[in-house]
Amino acid sequence: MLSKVYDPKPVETKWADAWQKDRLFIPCPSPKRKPFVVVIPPPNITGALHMGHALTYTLQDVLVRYQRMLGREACWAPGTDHGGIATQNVLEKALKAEGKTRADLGREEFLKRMWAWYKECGATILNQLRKLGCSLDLNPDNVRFTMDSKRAASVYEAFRSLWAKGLIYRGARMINWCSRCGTALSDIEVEHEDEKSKLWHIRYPFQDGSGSVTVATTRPETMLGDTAVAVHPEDARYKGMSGKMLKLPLTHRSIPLVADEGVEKDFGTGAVKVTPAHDPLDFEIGKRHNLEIIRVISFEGHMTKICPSEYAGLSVQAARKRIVEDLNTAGLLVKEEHYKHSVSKCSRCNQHIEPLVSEQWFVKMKSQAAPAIAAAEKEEVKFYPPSWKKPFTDWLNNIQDWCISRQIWWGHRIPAWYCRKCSGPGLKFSDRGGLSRVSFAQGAKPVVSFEKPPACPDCGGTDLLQDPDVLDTWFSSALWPFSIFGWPEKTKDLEYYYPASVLVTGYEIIYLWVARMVMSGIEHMGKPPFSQVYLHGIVRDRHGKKMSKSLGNVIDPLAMIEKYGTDAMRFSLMAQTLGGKDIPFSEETIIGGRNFVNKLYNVARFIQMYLPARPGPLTAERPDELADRWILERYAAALDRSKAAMTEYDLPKAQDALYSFVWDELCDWYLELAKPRLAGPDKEKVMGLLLELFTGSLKALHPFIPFITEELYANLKLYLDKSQATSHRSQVKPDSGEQRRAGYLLEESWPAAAVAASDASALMEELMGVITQIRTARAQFEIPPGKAINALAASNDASALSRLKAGAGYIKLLAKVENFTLGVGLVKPPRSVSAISGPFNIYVPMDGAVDLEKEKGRLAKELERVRAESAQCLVRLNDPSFAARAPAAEVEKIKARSKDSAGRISRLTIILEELSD
RNA sequence: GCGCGGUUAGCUCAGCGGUAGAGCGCCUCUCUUACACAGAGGAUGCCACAGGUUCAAAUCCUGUACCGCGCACCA
Repeated sequence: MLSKVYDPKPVETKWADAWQKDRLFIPCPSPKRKPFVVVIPPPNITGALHMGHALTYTLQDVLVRYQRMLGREACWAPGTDHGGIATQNVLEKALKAEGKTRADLGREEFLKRMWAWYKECGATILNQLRKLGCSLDLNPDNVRFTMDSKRAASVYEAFRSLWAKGLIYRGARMINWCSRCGTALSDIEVEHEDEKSKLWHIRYPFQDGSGSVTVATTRPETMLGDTAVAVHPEDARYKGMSGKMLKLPLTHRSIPLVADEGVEKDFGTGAVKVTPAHDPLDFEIGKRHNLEIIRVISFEGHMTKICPSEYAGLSVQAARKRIVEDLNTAGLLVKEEHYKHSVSKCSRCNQHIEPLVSEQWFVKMKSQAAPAIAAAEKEEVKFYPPSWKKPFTDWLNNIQDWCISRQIWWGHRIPAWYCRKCSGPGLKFSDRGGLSRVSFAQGAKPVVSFEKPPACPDCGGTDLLQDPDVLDTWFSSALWPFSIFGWPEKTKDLEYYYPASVLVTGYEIIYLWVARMVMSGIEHMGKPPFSQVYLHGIVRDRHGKKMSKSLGNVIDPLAMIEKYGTDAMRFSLMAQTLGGKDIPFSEETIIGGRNFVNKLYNVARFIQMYLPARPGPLTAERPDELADRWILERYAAALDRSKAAMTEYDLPKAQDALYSFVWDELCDWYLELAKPRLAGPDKEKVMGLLLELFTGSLKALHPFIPFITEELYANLKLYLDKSQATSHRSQVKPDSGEQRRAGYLLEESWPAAAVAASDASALMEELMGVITQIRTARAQFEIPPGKAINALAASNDASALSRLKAGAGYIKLLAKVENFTLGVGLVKPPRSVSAISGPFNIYVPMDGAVDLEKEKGRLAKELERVRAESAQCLVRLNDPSFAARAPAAEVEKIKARSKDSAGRISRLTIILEELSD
């Protein structure tokens, strides 16, 4: 006998290995079948998978397995992402622990270590995906990496093509600089956070001694780089002053007062200091007024040498403190106010971002955004939930050029080369404090080439240097939907599988990734990379807080798998991914999943008890009792509901329909009714139906909980008629010589059941109501479940009574009734408990005396309930406008309910009166 | 500042126009040979607030409050 409790671990390991070994997930293009393609969001190789990965990959696996069972050629190609800054930070952290920096190692050695890390971490991640049950073929020949040679070719081609079209350029612009990561960032990699700070009011005196102008700033240290003070041209307070010179405090420079529309009259003093090198707005003002750009903050986050010597070299924080003190001493600090404002932080390391002017590579986005917006508007790319369409198009409508160069080492190096000779002495690479920057002579033009060009096309010089920067990691991610199929090579896969069916990912990367894929798909492939985008939420802790190490609320999916099994975790994740909302997750929700998996295991155990020793198909003849007809109807309904929910990406609903069918109907009712029949003449027919329904449920549940279903099916399928096992692929995919196990559940068809409507449900529900009433009476008077009782049912409705008579067997069985008497006008026996169900009065005689007060209380409460119901009906029926305006069916329904409750009231009243006598 | 969500049982959430639901937790009874990771039964809700639309509102509309989350160059 098998253990009573299911142990998932050996089972899950066994099947995960078998699926991989038999290479069941390797897609094979076939003109006969429509592909179903899911583009995997490649996990960054930054470490182990977290709960968010578990969610997104489970979701995708459910869709892929489901579509595979519907007969589509499912393609879900695995891969990992090099993850740029995030991954480089992992290694830098490790180096720091060794007391080293990346500069100590040098670029070449550092990259060697990064590749070693990729090998280790990449393998770990793939193994974790296998444990998650993902139906990905993880054989090395099928796994992609954003930095492998094929993807490098894709990246180069995309760069070359954009460059050739003039969509890539290099120039000095205001960018976001993270001095901790040592690199520029794009706008979306910057997060904004409210921070308490101060607003300092500083007086700038006029050079001619005619008073002063007071400016307000949150960043006093940048004043050393001020090259103007700006006011609004129509600000009366500063009328006629524009063009006058001001003395810049703490320096020996003087700067002009300029008038600019960009200044907000009503803010602060109406005068703003202008630091073109360190503020985006100031940069714009500077351009309009041709102001000098003085960079006073270095890439390392220190005050530069241009600053007066007492400040040069100080950190930004130290300089701020010192400057405020000095201004105060000089009597130029007018006031200090408490102030809350939003500051920019690096999304990778949470350090303050320094806006500064720097030469970087950019992609022009406006022209690429336009067709992407159109695709969303026309729903060629459709969002689930649809509410994401607006944020998507809004962002694209306001898109800025994309800064794609990063001053790190890990990534695709920018394929641009510079001729030393042509560029002149201005071309030089510098390496300061671990940062590589390059500066160029005016007009130096790079040559775009994947490999080092043999000679400079202009002067024939052979001393060419490659740009030291690498591309933003999202540059390669943006190409993923087609680079995974080998683009720019025109492969068969690319032709068959592009565009994908659906992209599933978290909403937090809708701009970072989704929008860019849509744009580059249209740009390079001529059409959007997928037609549907399913955006899910973020896994949070049970109270909705983001999981973070510092809060200590992180749940490790691998630990949960270890403890409860993958199926249990998948089940509980899928139960909660509704409507793209964030998912509150806690360990206890997994227990629900585990319990269900255990339930299935025990149903199988039950069935196996009655299975003949020698495997072989059971009879296909169906039993035809009420319960049989009823359960078939319920089964068909559950499959329908589940299927309908799947097409709407409502996975919780799809899963729940099957869950409640199995637990609440198949187990709680049908199985119990089947028990005695399994010892009778109907045995084989009942077993046949039970097996059909249960294996069908396993099939339908397989996408959600692949392991337990595969396991149980493997044991039961030997008893199934061959017509019930229908694989899509066995015939399309001939054995490649190797011995391959056949008959996997995952290759079966998703079940179908067509059942004609009948009265079975209504009849069954009537019986269930009576059974529940008797059970309730038993429970209220604490009759032990094992103890048999007698019961009587009385009614004036003869046809109802005959229905009940037909179902008496079920009542006796499920309510544990020994003698069940029924008839018209039966008299309530002394010392009995009463109940009402539909048209029936039910009496349950007790052994001893009945606690009259308890019984009266119980019935009085029921009476009160029915009276309320009746009153509610009457209110509506007495309202003439209800009859006039409500649909006829509704009026009929209420009339029937009213009549029914009136009858119950009188019957209850009589019973209560008799009790009081 | 603009935008988007949320507010329903102790907790986490479904329901989105016709008698308030699930899971977990709680209480009672049962270890009855599928399952105590179970079975049977039970308690628990002014469905955030205020107006409106409707024969009928948790459900639609309009406001308000509180809580989240995006986007945004007001120094």
